[in-house]
Amino acid sequence: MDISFLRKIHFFSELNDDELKKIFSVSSVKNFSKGEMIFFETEPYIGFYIVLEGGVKIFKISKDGREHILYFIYPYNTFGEVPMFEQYDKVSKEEFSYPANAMALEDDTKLLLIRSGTFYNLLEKNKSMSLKMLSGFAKKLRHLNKHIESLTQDVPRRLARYILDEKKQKSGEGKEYFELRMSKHDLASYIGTIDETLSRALKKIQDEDIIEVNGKKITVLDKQKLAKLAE
Amino acid sequence: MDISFLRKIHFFSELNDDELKKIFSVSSVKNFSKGEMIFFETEPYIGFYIVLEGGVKIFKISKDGREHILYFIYPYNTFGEVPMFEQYDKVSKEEFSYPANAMALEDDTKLLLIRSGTFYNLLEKNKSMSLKMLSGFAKKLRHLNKHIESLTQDVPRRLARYILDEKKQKSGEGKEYFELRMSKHDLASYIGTIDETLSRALKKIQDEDIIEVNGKKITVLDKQKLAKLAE
DNA sequence: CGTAACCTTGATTAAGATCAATTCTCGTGG
DNA sequence: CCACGAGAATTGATCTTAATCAAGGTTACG
Repeated sequence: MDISFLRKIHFFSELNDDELKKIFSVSSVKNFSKGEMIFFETEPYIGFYIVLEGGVKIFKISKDGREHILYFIYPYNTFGEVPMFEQYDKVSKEEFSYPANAMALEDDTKLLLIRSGTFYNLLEKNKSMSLKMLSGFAKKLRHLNKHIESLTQDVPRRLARYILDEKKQKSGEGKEYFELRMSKHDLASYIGTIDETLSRALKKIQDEDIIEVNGKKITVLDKQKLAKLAE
Repeated sequence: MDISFLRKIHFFSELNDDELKKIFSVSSVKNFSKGEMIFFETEPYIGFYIVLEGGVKIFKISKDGREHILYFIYPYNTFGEVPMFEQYDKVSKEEFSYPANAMALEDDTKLLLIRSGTFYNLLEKNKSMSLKMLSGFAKKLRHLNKHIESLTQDVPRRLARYILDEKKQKSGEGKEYFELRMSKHDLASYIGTIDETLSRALKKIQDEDIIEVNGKKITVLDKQKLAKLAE
């Protein structure tokens, strides 16, 4: 079996075939269907996941039952790594748990589970791997910083930022439009608002001929104006 | 000179005397007065800082001139490490810059500057250090996650959370009160609101006999109620 | 083609930002 | 030691944004 796809995962990129085989042999591939829970907050920690296909949302539920999405994770990215490293320097072997909930966004979402124990050994042996992980964490930190900054802006601005970011990521594919990878409900939750407000915000910037919305398809008509709106 | 205080810095804790000396010899101690800028966003990256005395705020300025505080940093904690690791796996040697602004909060704020070049060598040699750094990043990530979650709550709730967190950190000192380490303006900016709203929120929970405010001194009168307010 | 999930629209309400004064605090110089 | 003045904090009145409540409309899929 060809497992070289594992090299698409950032911090495995420099491992040799034997090391990849070893990782693959101790990790497990799991399939999830749309809406299926991968783990719950407070559930005991067993390891972190890598998305191979599909998508995942990471979210919290506040006591009044509201959902707040922290991240969307797509292929070759990881989630649930934080407790693994918090654990590392703890003297006491207290139980660690997942800090948030994770749910599959699509049918046939395929994940690789890397169990904590097996991963520590790898880290010990591959100096480059911890640097790669550091770089991954740095990216997440930068992303969260942006997100926090964004949450103090008003909704149309937050939305404009999101669209610009998505557009940037999908650019180079020669397309003038992109498809939302999640439901509008999930997008609303991610930008920190509710369905109705998102709907109105989308309508507003559509009425100003800045974007065109067609179901999940969003076409940017005027990038200048959009950038100005996002500031 | 005794430089064993460096071991209070989390990821230096397991280094031996020689290694500490080496770090100290290549890093520089800098003093800042209240309000003085340490670096500006977009300024070229030279390395990261460790707070030895005093305090620092990390913030962004939005185009309308509003300030948004992302973190407060106090002794033995680091800031500005993110670009160092983003750089690490970049092939092109493009210029890196600080992702936000940093300002000293107090007079005689003392910082240790660790330049990127010198630090890479250390990382190469000390496997344990990158694990420690990973653990530090993990803590920051968890902190930011909480902060994001918090920003979708209303102001009294955000404030209650902040006070509980501060109280927790200062507990064990036998005190029933604690002192705000920053101006109310900075606190307002940190919890994502403005001075007036913070003032009213403080008054509100004071009127409910949950806390007592006296300048920068905050006494928690009813921890139960406060926790309930924070959820 | 029917039903549930998803999305949009309208009317109303509530939270917090804005604008405009005061009041408080504290360091400095007379 | 007191008076002044600047920055910090508070208070009140008003306005804006977005959440809430309540229907409808659309879409996808069995």
